[in-house]
Amino acid sequence: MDHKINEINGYLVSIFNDVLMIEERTLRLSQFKDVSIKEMHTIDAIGMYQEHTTSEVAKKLGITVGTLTVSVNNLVRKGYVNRLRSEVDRRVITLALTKQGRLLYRLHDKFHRDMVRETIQEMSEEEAEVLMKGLVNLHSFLERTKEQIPE
Amino acid sequence: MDHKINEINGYLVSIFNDVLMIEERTLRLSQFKDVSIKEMHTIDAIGMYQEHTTSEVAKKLGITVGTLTVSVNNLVRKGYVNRLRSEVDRRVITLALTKQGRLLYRLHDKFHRDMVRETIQEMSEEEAEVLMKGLVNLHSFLERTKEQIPE
DNA sequence: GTCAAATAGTTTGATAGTCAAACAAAAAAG
DNA sequence: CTTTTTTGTTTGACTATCAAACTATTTGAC
Repeated sequence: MDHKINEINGYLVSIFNDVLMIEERTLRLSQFKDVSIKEMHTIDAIGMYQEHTTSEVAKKLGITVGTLTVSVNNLVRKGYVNRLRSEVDRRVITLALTKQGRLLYRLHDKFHRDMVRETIQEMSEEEAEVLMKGLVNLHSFLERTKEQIPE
Repeated sequence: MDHKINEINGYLVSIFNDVLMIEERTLRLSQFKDVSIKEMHTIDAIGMYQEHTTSEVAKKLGITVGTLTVSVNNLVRKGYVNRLRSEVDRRVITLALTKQGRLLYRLHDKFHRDMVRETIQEMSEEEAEVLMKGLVNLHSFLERTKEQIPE
């Protein structure tokens, strides 16, 4: 049992590191050299369709609004994000991707989808279900753990 | 099929973010407030038992030796790591955890082990195997992808 | 044996990412 | 109308990072 725990843990840690490293290198070699992996995740959190406010995106990313403001300053300068002041409540800023930003979003999304497709492609329907069950368990453990820890 | 890919991808992304956030908050609320998540990973890479050189640890973490030197300076100052100059080759530094460092290492390790134990606890032997298979597939996809991208 | 080249690690300058705290503008509450 | 709350921005301090210049030591060539 302990052996299995160590093995699964090792794979998780390794997968985690690999994904980050691959995303980072892929960006650096693409036409989007000027985007860091953190900025990529910000672009991902801003998303393609709905418009999200600064507070919403910061919460989604788990960073403070101040940190996001600084990052968005850079992403606006680089041409990936637009700031739009809400007409309804003029304190509120909604963030949206530019055409460039949407292009990058789709590239990143494709990497993620390919990764998962590759993972499950040789699995049967049942096996894919079990993998999903493992992920659901892990996710629910983490959500419960998160609740127990104050902000 | 596409629906399932999106669902698995969503869980993976969410799990990644949660693990990082929980590790970060847990540290901040523990007796080890002065350790960042990156420093925690450095402590993890230095490890409990064998002694590793600066170069080895930097490679394991995927950072430059210069970056590690700076980080180790802080960890030595904070009392988690010891530098030992090799008697065999006096250019070489081996890194080792202090008593405090080992205590923190075990705390972090416990979080990881609890996380995995919880994930598989209600699974049968076969289901745990399938989960493992999914992780192995994912890992092997990532290793192959990594090879295709130059440093 | 000496000197050049290679190796291991450190330092430094520049930049990004982060938070907390001080701040400004607008909306909501009284 | 003020006061309080909310939303976002700016700033100061610190960590994380790399590349490049640097120091100390070992290895290799002669």
